[in-house]
Amino acid sequence: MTAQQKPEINATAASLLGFLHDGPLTGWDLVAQAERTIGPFWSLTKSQVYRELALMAEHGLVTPGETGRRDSRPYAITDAGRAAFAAWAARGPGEGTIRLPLLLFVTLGRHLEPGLLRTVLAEQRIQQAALLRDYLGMRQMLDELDGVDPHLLATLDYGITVARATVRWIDHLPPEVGA
Amino acid sequence: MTAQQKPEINATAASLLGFLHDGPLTGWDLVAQAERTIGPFWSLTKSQVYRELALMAEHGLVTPGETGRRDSRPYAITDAGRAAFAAWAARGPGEGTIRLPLLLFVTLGRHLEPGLLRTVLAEQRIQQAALLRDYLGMRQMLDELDGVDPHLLATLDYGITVARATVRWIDHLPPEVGA
DNA sequence: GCTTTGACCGTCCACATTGGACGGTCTTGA
DNA sequence: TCAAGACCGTCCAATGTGGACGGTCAAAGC
Repeated sequence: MTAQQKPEINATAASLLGFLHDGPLTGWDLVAQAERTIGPFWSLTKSQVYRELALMAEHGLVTPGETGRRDSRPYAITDAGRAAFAAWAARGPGEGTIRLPLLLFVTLGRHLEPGLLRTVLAEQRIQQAALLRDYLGMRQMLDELDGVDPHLLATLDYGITVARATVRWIDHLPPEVGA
Repeated sequence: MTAQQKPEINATAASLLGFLHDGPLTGWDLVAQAERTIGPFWSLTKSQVYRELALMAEHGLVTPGETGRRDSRPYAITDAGRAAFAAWAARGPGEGTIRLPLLLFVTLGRHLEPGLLRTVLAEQRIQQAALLRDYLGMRQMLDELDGVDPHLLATLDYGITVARATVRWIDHLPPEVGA
């Protein structure tokens, strides 16, 4: 028996396999699903999704179904796919990636035209507060529903926590920097 | 007079120009500088830095100095570079990018082997708490120094705020998800 | 009935970003 | 004197982003 190749899938592929556990989805659906559930904390772009789906199909981790309306092609997870997902999960989540131009602005504040940083921070405060309101509204709505996966609520709560922390951070900035 | 090309630099190039406002630096120095000042919130990798430096040199935004020890080549910002930086800053910070495998884990918790998510969260709690302690220690140290740029403290405070929020978030997770 | 709008669905490409392998130079201390 | 390790840069494969492009279908308005 030949040694079975374990393709060592990447996190993007793994996330797709994760979503496919609930049933076949098209690439388009997967993007939408990710957007709805983890939104800002795990971006999936079309290009990436279709590329990984094609690759995974080659490796037998997913199988394309029949083409439906508008060329839509649903992919279903296979047993090999489930195994690959479990293997990925067992390796644990790796380091994340964060790139916040806002923080870059703050750090380089010394070299910005006077007042610019102040303006930017004020705008950000508004944005973050609006985001927080959105999250809170969503939370309210989901609370009134039954059978909502607590994992989704936990993710949403992370968004709430961080948005709130960000607003507070801006509010407590010393006068030389912020207000 | 020919229309002067405004190269429309990207955020990575802009951050390099920002750091160069304080004087010439080598690519290596720039990576270290970014690591020290914005650390986790604005990653700069060697490949990216050397590539952008070469490009910016072509466009006259920076000028290489004389090669020193170990092939080190310091770059100095030019007037055109300062102008390009100011133009970038005037456009404001764009959207950030965040990709947190931990949140992916939480979101997909339903499909993980029982107990795995719990383990992962416990590990993360330890990590984040350690990170928080590091930040707090740094903050302490900087507070005892004179003439520390308040912008750097503000960035550090963001780290503290978020780390603290993350720890609290883990602590308040419902039993089905976390503890 | 006809058309227009816009949601749906995928392909493709240029560019940005990451991580690490590789090769070399100089300093320090065992 | 030599080994380890910090310093410095090049290069490449893999990954990720954003948007242009082209097509299909359903619904709403005329």
